[in-house]
Amino acid sequence: MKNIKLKVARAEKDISQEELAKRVGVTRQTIGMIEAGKFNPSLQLCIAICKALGKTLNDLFWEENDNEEI
Amino acid sequence: MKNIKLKVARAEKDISQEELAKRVGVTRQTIGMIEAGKFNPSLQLCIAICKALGKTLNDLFWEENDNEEI
DNA sequence: ACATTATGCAATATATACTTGACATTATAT
DNA sequence: ATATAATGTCAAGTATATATTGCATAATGT
Repeated sequence: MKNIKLKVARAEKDISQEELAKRVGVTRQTIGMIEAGKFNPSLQLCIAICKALGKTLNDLFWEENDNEEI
Repeated sequence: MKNIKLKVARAEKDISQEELAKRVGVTRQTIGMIEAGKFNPSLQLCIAICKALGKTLNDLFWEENDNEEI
């Protein structure tokens, strides 16, 4: 599914996909596809993105949905 | 680097690498290499491991080290 | 209206996660 | 001493993340 949290975190920092891509060492397309939910990034890339945006893995990549008690 | 937190979380649940591997749908070798720090798992695999062990991404895969102020 | 920046979306190519199968080591149990 | 379970590791194969290039479009600025 789409990663809205990432898109929002990037908007908060006011940086483009291209700028974020440069900072974490991947291409613009890779960032675009992660935001679009088109694939499954590696852990190290997720960590690099989090650090670039001042967030944690749970902030950007953890869904609290189906593993919570009601 | 080695993922000691994962090894500990697995020990707390008292399940083998093989049992965890079966629950998350990968092979025993994959779990072994993640614990040994030999590679860079995908996000979806990390999430599956966390759910199988009742932990979050930050619990098992986030290092607070170099992004902290002194 | 035109230029520029940001984003979306393909096709093909390459690097690497992950599998499979096999063998070795360690620990525990009988 | 022997059997079994858990783990480490290696080589070869397959699947997929990521790169590269290119084109299209929307938004913003001049």
